[in-house]
Amino acid sequence: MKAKHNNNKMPGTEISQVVEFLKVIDEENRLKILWLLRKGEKCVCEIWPCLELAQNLTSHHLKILRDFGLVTTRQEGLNVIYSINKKVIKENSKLLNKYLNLLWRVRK
Amino acid sequence: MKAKHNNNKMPGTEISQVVEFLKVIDEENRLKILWLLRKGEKCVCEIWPCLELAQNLTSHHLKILRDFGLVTTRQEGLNVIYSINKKVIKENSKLLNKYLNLLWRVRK
DNA sequence: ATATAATATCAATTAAAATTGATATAATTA
DNA sequence: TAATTATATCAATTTTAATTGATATTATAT
Repeated sequence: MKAKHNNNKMPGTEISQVVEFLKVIDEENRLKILWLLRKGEKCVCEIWPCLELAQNLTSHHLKILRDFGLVTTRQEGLNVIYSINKKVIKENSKLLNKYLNLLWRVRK
Repeated sequence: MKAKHNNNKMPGTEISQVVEFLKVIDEENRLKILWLLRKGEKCVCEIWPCLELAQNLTSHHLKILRDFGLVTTRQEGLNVIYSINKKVIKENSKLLNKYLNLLWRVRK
């Protein structure tokens, strides 16, 4: 039988990483933006009317997502087009999920 | 072949639920508390020295966790003993994970 | 070169959450 | 009953994040 490796350590560094990610996604509008982008790229002018959010405020939230790497951008003429960065979302989601699973799956 | 049911809807209500959960767990000390409790119950007097957090502040964070149902308490003499509520953690984690998975697993 | 449209930035304000210090409550013991 | 211990609450302060309104930047078209 294969030895399980020790999943019980969750060193400070990893908790901090999880928290950083949580702080980026814990805002309803930012979650909605990610949700909007899940099927494909969208330019800002499509995003903000969808959210019923001011243009500049949408820019602000987009910046937070972008700074963390959850979305990427490219310019197309006047428009800036945002895409979801699945790799980064996947990595961080997996780390978060690993952590949460350890909370409820652990045997006494 | 079994028909997949439609997982692409993430109505507002569910997003709100996810956000509520995120807002509870997006704080480093609260995550650490959950981590401390994962192996079994602990009284407050064991928790706060572990976190190097003031007693009253620890109480404050415990209250937030408790109000959301992530932890439960029982009194034993002078001590109040906190336990993790695996059921609630599990349910909310699953909802969150479902949402995050849809972000990066979705095909264009 | 000027005007326009899309997006980003900035300073100021507001709102929400964390922290602190002091005090209250509740259970226990002397 | 009075003193002690563990925990919780409360008001005040500080910190952090969201929002607003105004303006700057950048790309394009006239």
